[in-house]
Amino acid sequence: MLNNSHYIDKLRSSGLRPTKQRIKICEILFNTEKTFHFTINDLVKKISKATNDKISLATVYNTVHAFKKKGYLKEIPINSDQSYFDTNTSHHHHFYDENQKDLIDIDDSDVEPVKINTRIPGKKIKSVEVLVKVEDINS
Amino acid sequence: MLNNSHYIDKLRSSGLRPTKQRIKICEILFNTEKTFHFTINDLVKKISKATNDKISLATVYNTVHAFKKKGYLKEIPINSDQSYFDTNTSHHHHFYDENQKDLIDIDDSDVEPVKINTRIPGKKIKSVEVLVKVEDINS
DNA sequence: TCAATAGTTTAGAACTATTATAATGTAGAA
DNA sequence: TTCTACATTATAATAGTTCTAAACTATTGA
Ligand SMILES: [Mn+2]
Ligand SMILES: [Mn+2]
Ligand SMILES: [Zn+2]
Ligand SMILES: [Zn+2]
Repeated sequence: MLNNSHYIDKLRSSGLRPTKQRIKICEILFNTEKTFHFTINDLVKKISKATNDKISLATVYNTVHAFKKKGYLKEIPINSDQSYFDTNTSHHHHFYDENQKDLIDIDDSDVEPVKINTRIPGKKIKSVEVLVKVEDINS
Repeated sequence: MLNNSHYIDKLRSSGLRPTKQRIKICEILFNTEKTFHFTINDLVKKISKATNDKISLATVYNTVHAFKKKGYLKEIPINSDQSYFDTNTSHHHHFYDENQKDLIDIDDSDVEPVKINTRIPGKKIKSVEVLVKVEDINS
């Protein structure tokens, strides 16, 4: 609503036209102190609450994928019925609570550096991510 | 075909009736020196090649889930359009080749022990898995 | 300023992995 | 052998995601 010029610049400099749908999604994803994890369905709900102008589901998917491609979002590797995305694009790791089906950040400083002593010829490492699955103690 | 008594015992002692479908799937999954990764679709293809008796898709899903529940298979956390399973149930990690969409084991001894210096109250750790995404060097 | 153009949004259909259903079949117990 | 709980099966249903193609719009440059 207020200070969108930042998002407009960011989008334009990424080669993405600053449409009102993209700006709205930027507000929802990035206008917050804390980063968070979300599914497409979560985001659709947030959009509904935040505005009366509907954004089509296809546009939500398109935008999330565009933002991921530009590095403004990360996708979290997890087996689930839906994809999880992360507004925290810094290097960090996750707990996955299998009871609550909830993701919780693990700060990079809380994980000893992961050292991989083997490589694959002709391939370069894109990311190294630790997933810690947790469950209720009485399970 | 030959020495199925081992699988029959294993199934029976797990509380699973040793049906011919389950025995056949055991042969395909466990009659090999090397462990491997597979999708449900991969397994269906292997079954087609291995036998003329068809096994229904529902049974393949049911069996894989039953074996996973009993700890004879692991599911690998990865974002993909389909689930990946692993006949290697020991503690190890993975490369995921994003070009070939291929999983490669990383022996536990090739990864420095992953130390997590934070916990979630009321939760216990079920697994700690490292996923190393790789891609072609010229990407 | 204002068409031309390339990029974007959209509703809805299509796709596809997975799960549910409910009828039929079968292993194991008695 | 008979009974029953468990298992298999074909098929339908579900649901997340992607595709399509028509309508719309931000940007460019004449
Ligand atoms: Mn899935
Ligand atoms: Mn998926
Ligand atoms: Zn995160
Ligand atoms: Zn493996």
